[in-house]
Amino acid sequence: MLKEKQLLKNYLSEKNLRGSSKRNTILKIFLEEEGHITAEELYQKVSKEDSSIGIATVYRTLKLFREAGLARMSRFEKGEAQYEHNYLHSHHDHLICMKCGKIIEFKNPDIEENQEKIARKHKFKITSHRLELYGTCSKCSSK
Amino acid sequence: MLKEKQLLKNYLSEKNLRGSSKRNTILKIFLEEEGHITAEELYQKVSKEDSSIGIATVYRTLKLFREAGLARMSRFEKGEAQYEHNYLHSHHDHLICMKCGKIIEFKNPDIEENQEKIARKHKFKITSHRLELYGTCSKCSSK
DNA sequence: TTAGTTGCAAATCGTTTGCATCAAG
DNA sequence: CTTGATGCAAACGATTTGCAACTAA
Repeated sequence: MLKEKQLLKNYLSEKNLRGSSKRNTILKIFLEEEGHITAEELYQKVSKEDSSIGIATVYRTLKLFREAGLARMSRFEKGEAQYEHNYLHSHHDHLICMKCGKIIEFKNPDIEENQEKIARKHKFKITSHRLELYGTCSKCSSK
Repeated sequence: MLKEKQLLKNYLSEKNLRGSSKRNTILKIFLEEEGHITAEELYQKVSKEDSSIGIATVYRTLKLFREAGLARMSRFEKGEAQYEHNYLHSHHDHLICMKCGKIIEFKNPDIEENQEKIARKHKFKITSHRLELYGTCSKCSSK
């Protein structure tokens, strides 16, 4: 079974919650997503598969996914939250083009190491982080 | 004249906008703030000095400050935006305690250098960035 | 005198919630 | 059966906006 399905199942039984076909549909479509998706966008895609699913359920389900540890939420400059999962897709940071909105993902172990150093210095225990670099991508800067 | 006042003045004349005593009041109180402040919090403080200033003006003025380059906006996990200025207080990153909400600021040139490296690799032109480390501070982890 | 500025309230946008109904176990 | 899951619409909190009155230049 997919690790994410297992995570969800575990969380549900731990909290004495129930599974449902709607949750399965939302999970399936969420995992198909490569990058970031907003609740609204996910709702649109989910609707095509099962039009009886309301947006409130999408929000409630994304919250559940986060609690179960299979989704992460971030907010960039804009107001709405963006969600992403870890399936085939572990932690990374973001380069964000302010002109076209393109998001490039990257990893950098050197930066992570420096973060640890800083945390030690401030006696801080890091559980997560986010690093976002804003600017213009190659396409947009050549225009 | 304070650099920030100059920045604002320049921006106003460049865009053919006007100054006003309300804008001056808001700027003065905003610059007295050491760290981050929300629009609502700023509005509360501003009201004490001039109760005729409405919250819409605070929002409009913060937007103006950002455009003029003297304020920055971020959103942490929560929904509302936080504003900060550069007066006595240039760029830095944040350590955020998830338990008590404490925010510690830090700088790290090594990380900045690595960011440049990443940008070059992706042919990206960085204009700004944000790095936030989430976790628990020393006080909260010893509780 | 001519725009830009402002307060107020209404509108908006993303998100959450109360409630009655439905369905999983 | 019992209790959690869900749709719907109303409620919400942060932010924006239309409009008429106000004010800087």
